[in-house]
Amino acid sequence: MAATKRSSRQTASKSKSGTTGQPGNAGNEDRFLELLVPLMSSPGVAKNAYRMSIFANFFNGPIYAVIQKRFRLLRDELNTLFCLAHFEELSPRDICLVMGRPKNSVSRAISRLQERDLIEVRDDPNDARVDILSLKPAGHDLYEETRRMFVDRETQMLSSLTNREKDTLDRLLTKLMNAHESWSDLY
Amino acid sequence: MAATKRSSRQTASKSKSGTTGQPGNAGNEDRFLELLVPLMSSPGVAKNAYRMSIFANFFNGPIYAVIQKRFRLLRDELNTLFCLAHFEELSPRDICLVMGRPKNSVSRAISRLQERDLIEVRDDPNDARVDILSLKPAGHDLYEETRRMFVDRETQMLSSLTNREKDTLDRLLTKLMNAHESWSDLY
DNA sequence: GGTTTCAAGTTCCAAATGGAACTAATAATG
DNA sequence: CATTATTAGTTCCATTTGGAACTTGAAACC
Repeated sequence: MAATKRSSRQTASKSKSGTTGQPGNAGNEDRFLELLVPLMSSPGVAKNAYRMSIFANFFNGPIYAVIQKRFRLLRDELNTLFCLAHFEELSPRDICLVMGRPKNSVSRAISRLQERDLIEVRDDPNDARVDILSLKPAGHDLYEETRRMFVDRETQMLSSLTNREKDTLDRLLTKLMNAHESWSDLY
Repeated sequence: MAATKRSSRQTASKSKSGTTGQPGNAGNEDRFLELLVPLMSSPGVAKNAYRMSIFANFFNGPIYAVIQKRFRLLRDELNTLFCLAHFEELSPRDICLVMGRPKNSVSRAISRLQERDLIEVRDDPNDARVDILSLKPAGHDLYEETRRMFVDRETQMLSSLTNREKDTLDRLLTKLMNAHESWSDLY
């Protein structure tokens, strides 16, 4: 069992020590696949869901970190701006629903956005329990600044796929989302 | 603009009030797509990455909640058990690398697993900085108990796809993971 | 071999997070 | 129409989280 580890470690350190001629963190990169491939080939593993999660982690994580530092916007604040940028008006609940986030987190995000005058909150005349949210111009501008980062990162992360494959992925995801009845409950 | 909201809200509440004959949260379900489809049809949106994130949220979120309550295991503790269940020995860094998680979070997870006697930690004889982690039998048992939950939820969430489509998804994800060089940096 | 650089893990601490209980308002029921 | 159940959103607070600084050990460089 020590042998298992030994050999894999040496593979990684060999490439790191320069054999491949690559700069930077080539060792990391080799190691990543060296670990992931066996993990995802094991029977009894939810490999598709796991890899989508890993993709999502690496997609969102670094962008959230940058946006948080540069614009002082947290995850749910960004989610909220995003939703509002595409609908004239939404309720907090709508945002929970579509993003799969807890309502207290969304509530807090809304307060902060409102404080910063990025969104407007008013009452639904038909139901006094419901808030109607809409973006203010400053919110639109801020969203537009962040939007590009996500698009660019997606382009980068999907760049290994052909256009045809991207379309296929799109189609599969559409199908999955259309069948959300069985999994999209608020939790 | 009030009209936009009005009509969509009414669609949701109509189905909720019984026209569809569905039980439970049929209103939510209609509303989910009603919101998501336009969001993902807008130009300039990272729709594939977003939908994978949404999928991952709804995949992981509810399971983490249950596992945290039932087994007192946090996200990174579970990640760590999962990795160790498939390799005899790994370092903390390996786990950070493959899961895309910060090293202090993984470090904390390891301490807690060790306290609970679920894993063993010893020194790498070749490098005193490095820890070598391995699962103890209790850790294996606990992992096995949680594994099934993930597999079941994946089965459920992918049930709308045909076997052929699942294979296609597998192939696309494999391709994406193989091209991780451009996005899997530790952050 | 002394000095500098880098890497693995840990600790510290301020901040984010989310479950649960709560308030207020509407809908359902008899 | 009074009572009960349900829903939207907020508040409370204990817990989780992760950036940054730190410690220790190993390479790299001269």
